[in-house]
Amino acid sequence: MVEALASRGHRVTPQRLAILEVLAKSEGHPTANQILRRVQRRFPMAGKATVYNTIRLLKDLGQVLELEFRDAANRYDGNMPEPHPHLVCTRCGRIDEVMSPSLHETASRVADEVGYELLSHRFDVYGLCPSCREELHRDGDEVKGGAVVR
Amino acid sequence: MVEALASRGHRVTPQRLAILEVLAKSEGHPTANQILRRVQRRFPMAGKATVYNTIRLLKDLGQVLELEFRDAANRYDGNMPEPHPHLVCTRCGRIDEVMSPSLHETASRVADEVGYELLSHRFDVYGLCPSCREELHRDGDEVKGGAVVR
DNA sequence: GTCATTGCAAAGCATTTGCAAGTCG
DNA sequence: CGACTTGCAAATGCTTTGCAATGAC
Repeated sequence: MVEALASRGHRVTPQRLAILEVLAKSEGHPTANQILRRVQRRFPMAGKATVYNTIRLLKDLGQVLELEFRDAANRYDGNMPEPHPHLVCTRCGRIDEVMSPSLHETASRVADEVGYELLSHRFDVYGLCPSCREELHRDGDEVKGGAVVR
Repeated sequence: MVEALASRGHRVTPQRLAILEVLAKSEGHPTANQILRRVQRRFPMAGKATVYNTIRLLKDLGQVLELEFRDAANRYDGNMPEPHPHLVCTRCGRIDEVMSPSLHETASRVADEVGYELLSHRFDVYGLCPSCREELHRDGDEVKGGAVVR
């Protein structure tokens, strides 16, 4: 990742290094704010613009996958930059992921069908994660039919 | 659609009727603003809050599919409320769609795999629509490698 | 007549931008 | 040194919210 920056003539500043580390070590899919807070543990003066700048840079270099959400902060994945299915819990916001070698092929087929030149794709599955399912069952039945997808 | 409203005790106001019509007649996938402007052709005083309120209502009733975008306005589909693949042109914003009976099944399988209870899903393919492909080819070669997915 | 709905304006929020000060190469 | 980066603050743009006035049932 550092190489991807340096080899294209981008400076490797301490702040950028910190951001790279957070992205590389994150198990989940951190938001820009979460990244900022972790970076600030080492660089208390770090500003959000720097985080956003660096993320955009990495995105453009294909080193980071961005998951956009309108009503929540975007989430970033630095471990699997190639598009893959994500499971998003509509109750707690947790995000899981799965492999799917055939997804790209499917996207490619869909694009061909309508004459598009494929650039990227995204497959999100919204639902209740295992923990939330359990909680809802424990809390009673009146909730059962009320789940709302937003 | 009108039934879906009335039968659940929601009032059928003239403004709502106008919004329903726009959604039902739209070929493409209008934004909230486009809906507002068309509604204002008949109700010049209509406010955006009304459009957003009505859209949310229809969304919750399962009559409208919402496509969220962070860096662009959300788009709405009143003709095929069931999730289906969308093709989004990264250059001009045009949106096309295709059928895919197997998509729901795929989502279901992915959800099961990780223990999620499936609620909804979304499959977007980003690329260059036929018109934009042609334009780019006409304009010369220097653009070829420069397409950026945002 | 009531209460959901409307329309206007103001608020919210993640992200972007402007710009002076700082620093990597 | 010079150009790229940083960090702060202000701006953006879509969507939501507050609230008095209105009108559907």
